[in-house]
Amino acid sequence: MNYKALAERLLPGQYPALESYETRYPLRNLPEKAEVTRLAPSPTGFIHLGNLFAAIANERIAHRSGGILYLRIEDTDLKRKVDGAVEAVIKALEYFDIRFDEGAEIGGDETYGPWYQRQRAEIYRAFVKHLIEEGRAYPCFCTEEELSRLREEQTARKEVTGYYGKYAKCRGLSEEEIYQNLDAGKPFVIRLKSMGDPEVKHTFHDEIKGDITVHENDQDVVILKSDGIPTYHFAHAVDDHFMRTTLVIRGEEWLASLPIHIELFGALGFPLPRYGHNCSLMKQEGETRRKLSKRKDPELSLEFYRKEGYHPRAVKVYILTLLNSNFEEWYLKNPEAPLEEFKFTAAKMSKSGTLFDLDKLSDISKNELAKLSAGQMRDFLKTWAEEFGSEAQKAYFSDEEKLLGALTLCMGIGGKKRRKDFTTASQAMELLRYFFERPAEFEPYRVEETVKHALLVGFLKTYSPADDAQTWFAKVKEVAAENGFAAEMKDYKANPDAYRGSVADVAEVLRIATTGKANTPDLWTIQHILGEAEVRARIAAQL
RNA sequence: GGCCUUGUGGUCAAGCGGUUAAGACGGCGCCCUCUCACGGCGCAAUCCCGGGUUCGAUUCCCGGCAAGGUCACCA
Repeated sequence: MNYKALAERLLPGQYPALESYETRYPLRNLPEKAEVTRLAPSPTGFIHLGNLFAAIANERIAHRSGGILYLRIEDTDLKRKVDGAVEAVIKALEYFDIRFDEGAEIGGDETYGPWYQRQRAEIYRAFVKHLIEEGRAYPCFCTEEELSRLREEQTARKEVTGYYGKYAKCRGLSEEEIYQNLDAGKPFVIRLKSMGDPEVKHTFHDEIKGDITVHENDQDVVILKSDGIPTYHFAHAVDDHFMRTTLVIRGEEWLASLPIHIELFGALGFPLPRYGHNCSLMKQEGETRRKLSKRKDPELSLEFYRKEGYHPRAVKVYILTLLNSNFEEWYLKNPEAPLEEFKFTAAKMSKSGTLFDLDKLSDISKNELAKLSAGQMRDFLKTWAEEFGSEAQKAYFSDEEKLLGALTLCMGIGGKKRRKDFTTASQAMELLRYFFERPAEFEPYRVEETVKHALLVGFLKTYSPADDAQTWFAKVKEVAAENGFAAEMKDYKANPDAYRGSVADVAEVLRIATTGKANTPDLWTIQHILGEAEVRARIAAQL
């Protein structure tokens, strides 16, 4: 068969010499151990936690080694394209402090671009043509129906499905048959003529999983689709070679196609990059666990975390603890250190599927939020409120002094008793509510109406905004005693039957009356921030 | 179903021939306390199963089993 002529017929035209690509995309001039890694999403615009996983791993490995992280867009499938997706990806990752050195919409060094695969059609075709000329690729005219029938037959016979060996019908087409099909105008794809033997096993070193066994590929996979665009597999080989990727960190769903990629790199004469296949995030569902899915699990969307108001650092810390098993220990010892100082390694990445644990994330969030100063907290909340808060919440930020006071108090900022009972911006805003809005709902008073009335009246009678905390509390005790409550906790505990309750119960009544809530930080301080008029008004309203 | 990967408390996990089998989250209890919270102390809970190898296996080997992934002109 005249492969040269066939190649010309299939992909007519003059393509640059193959070697010219090697000079056009020269080896990168980087320090010896520098890694070049990439993120290669399809432009659906939806980035989820799984993407963030891979993104953080790739980013850490590249930047810790003094290398490059780039963004490539895998837009070979038109169905996946969504407008503005690339910008959305960049923005979402930026929120977590992940910055690309080069790539789509990034700017920087353009040497290795373009970064949209659709714009790289010429390179792919040049190499496909080359493979045809060498007899390593051939046209296939099988229709979708034929292919799915083949699959059904193979399944019925319990054979391995796919286009391979004796089932690779078009592989055996004669020169004459090929040209007949071509003359008839039949659409075709280009398939790799596989030389592998699936019986032959090799051990392959995966940077994350360690040594694994892979079988040789024998599938005549499609490398160029009928629209002239390559499949993922082929684009991966060409792009990662010419973009000079050194380490491919990707999800373990790709492990199964590793044999294909190994053969493709070999056929093209490219050295193989190193690979690390990371496990996926799972979710418990009944008895079993499954991969998190973007349709069913809102917590998979990065947008979920922004909207709830999780601090980006918290999400990042959580992912880092899942990603590198020794990170948590390091972080416990170095709570203030920049995350960049942690020695992230692919080898320490988890090998098995990890269950996503919202409780753990919450715990980390609490601790991260507890590290913020009052000013940082204000900025964080303000940014959140501007996008997701109610109008009333946005108004909290107009009275700077009161806000800082309320914040400092109800979060215990600066004190040794810092509160950690809120995990997100939206919860933090809730904590602030009674400072700025009169309570609309009241938790139930646990005393009789007449008792409540007496207590509130008693309090109002002695209340003076000039009192310091001790005086204030002494007065509360007096009111308690006057109404049959134990002024001292010890007395109450020693003889509970002698009293209606303790001073704690009295404090609760006052607390509910002024804030609507049974549980708040120090009541005296709250009243102090609210001011006399407001305190009196709120309590009077409860009489 | 074939192939690949993975199996240590409820979760994330350290350990990888001899350990009282770390730690964190969660749960429970106690202390502190005007409530909540914070903090402190403590408790319960784990080596998938069966065979080997070995003086000794969570650790090594074999075989099961289970879970996950994958078998497209999608990535």
